[in-house]
Amino acid sequence: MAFDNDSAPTAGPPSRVTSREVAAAAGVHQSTVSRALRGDSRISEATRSQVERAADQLGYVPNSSARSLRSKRTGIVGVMVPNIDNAYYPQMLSDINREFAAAGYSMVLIVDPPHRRSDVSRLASLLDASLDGLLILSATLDSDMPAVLHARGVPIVLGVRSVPDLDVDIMEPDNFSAGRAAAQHLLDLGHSEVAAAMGPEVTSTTKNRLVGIQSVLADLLPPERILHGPYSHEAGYAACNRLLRGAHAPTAIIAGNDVIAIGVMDAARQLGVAIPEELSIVGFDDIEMASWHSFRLTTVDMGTVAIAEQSARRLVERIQHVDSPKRHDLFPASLTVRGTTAAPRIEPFVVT
Amino acid sequence: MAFDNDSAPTAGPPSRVTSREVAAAAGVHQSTVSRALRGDSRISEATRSQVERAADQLGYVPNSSARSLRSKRTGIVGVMVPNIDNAYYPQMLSDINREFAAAGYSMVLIVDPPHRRSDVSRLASLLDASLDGLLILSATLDSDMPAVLHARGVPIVLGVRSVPDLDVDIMEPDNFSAGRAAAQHLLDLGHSEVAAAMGPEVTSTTKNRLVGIQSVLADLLPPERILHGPYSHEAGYAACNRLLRGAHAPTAIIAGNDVIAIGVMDAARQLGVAIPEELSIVGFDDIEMASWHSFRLTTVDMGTVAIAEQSARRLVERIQHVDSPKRHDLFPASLTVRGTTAAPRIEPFVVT
DNA sequence: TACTGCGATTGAATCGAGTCGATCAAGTCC
DNA sequence: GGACTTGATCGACTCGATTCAATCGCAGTA
Repeated sequence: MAFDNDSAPTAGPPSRVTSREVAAAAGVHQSTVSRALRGDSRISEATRSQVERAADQLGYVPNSSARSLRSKRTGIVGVMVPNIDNAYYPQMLSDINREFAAAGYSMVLIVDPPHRRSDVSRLASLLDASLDGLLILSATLDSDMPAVLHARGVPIVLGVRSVPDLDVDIMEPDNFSAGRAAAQHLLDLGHSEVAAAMGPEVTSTTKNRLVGIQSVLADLLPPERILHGPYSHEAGYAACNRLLRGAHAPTAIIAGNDVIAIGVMDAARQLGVAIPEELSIVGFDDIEMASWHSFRLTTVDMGTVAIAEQSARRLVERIQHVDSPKRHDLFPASLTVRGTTAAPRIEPFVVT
Repeated sequence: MAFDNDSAPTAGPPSRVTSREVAAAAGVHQSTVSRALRGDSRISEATRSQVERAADQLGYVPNSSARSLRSKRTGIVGVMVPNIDNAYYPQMLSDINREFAAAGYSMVLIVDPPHRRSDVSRLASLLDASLDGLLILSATLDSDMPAVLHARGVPIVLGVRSVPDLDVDIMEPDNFSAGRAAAQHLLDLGHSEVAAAMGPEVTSTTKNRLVGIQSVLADLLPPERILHGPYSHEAGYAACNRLLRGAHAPTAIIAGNDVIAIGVMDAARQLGVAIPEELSIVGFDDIEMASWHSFRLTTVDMGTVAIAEQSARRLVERIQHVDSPKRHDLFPASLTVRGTTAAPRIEPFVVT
């Protein structure tokens, strides 16, 4: 038949193939197809291979909506982040994505706008059973959404974040110790005029880092030299300008994270302030960029890679065992000294 | 009834509420609930409000799997990117996400591993009707996946990428003109020893930029001074080291994109080469970082923001009108001159 | 032969919302 | 007052895969 091309192998069938059609092709019942393809032990090897042959000859792919409706699992997890155009989250997302992909889950990105809080229309999309679980990396404390979702039975893991009185898994860095480490480093170098350009005040991350810092520096870091702002390059840039132009310019600035730190560095360079001779800078997170030669930033590694990977894995476990006891893990932080910190320059007139 | 707390308003119902239960509560039929909540004009205002009251009293949220099964739409789109830990894609994703969110779509991230090509197991997850459409930002030419998906009827938009002989929407930057612009800028400054540290050779982006560059520079850019590598900081760093240590050190380097350019810059600085006095550098994309004071990179703005926004919008349109004629849009590129380019230093012995 | 045991397969109900067609009540017209 | 339009709601079926319960067929046994 020269004109017989209705089974052309190149172009897949335009309309979707269902298990019923596969059944017809294989000469069995539709339910047998379902069982055969899912590896049910009751199906004989002979029919299984016959069904499989028919299935991939027709290019059969099980419809995920139908499957989800029946099985109550979608194979999709949500990952909630405050933003994605800064360097920090994309790097985490990369690791997280790898873990979820390996476990067979797809990942939907939920970027929460900082305004509007537990807005119902947004919640709806999280409550419609389309997500098997949710990994929350947002760091603001001012939302009751985790509680609402948790009450609805949505498996939740908090990464890089802590919410009191909520019975969910939490995997956070040891922000207190990290703050201490950064501060101690500056203290050891002999700094006595320190300032801080931190992240948003409502953040548990910021709070804990600050408590750690203050526990070491005490009076060396007076409240008026603690600035708050978003975790952005711009914020660091602005903060540095304010701090260096003030009456008592600090000899060291602790930045809320590496992105802020780089903003601080840029501002300092533009003002002609030598780093680290005239100004020491410490960041947090140790993002990739921090090690670039242009920055060589001294920073505190918060174990972010481990947190990313493990919180993703934990969510997968949590989905499978909803009721096992929740865990609260604290990841250790460690100082990485590079080129942006040094002893403060001794002013000429102080020397004999 | 002191112990009657089975309708506690704080804790939502643990098991999911269905439209049938809402119907029972409102004293109507399930189908009426469906119609009322979807705004069907045949339902009277009285019953509609009654149903709505019952619905949000019970905390009803329509099950998305059931809806998708029936309506054949999931409200989820896929966005395919080659990586996410470089700066370029996250920035695009941010804009893309905003557009999709505004249009009511959720976004799943598909990060394609550069190895394994049109691997069936991965395709399955794209063919199971769980995605309403796919936005492809991957730039490699060596995959037949777009064609396979397109044959299956999955709406596709290619952003930042071009595939010949495929009837889909394409929104790409004018790479040829961008290449010309970068090259012309260096030529105008008087450079005659130019090198290039480009992206992967198989990429349409790379190819077209290079053709544009060569159309201007011709012999001034000999083939042996054209290097290829991934779009990474590391690659730029390595390339620069190789180029500057070679016999004929170039006076200018064109980098495949800004991330590579920054790698080049870092290596040059480490070697003690002054920028732009001893080495000019041009990048592509004009990512945010390029304008930071530490870099002040001269680069070619590829209209990436516009591409991101418009390709997302286009996909939404395409999903709604599958058969309208496809469009191939070319976005203009424009040179942004900052601090990394200048006339080559005239060697002392050349001057009289 | 009749009957049990057991593996393999089929039937049919189900998940929850969407939708066509039928039904029913109220209002309109001659 | 009966035929007829209009508006509102209900019934039943559908989407496609999963799964419990029932059935079929064949080998083994008394």
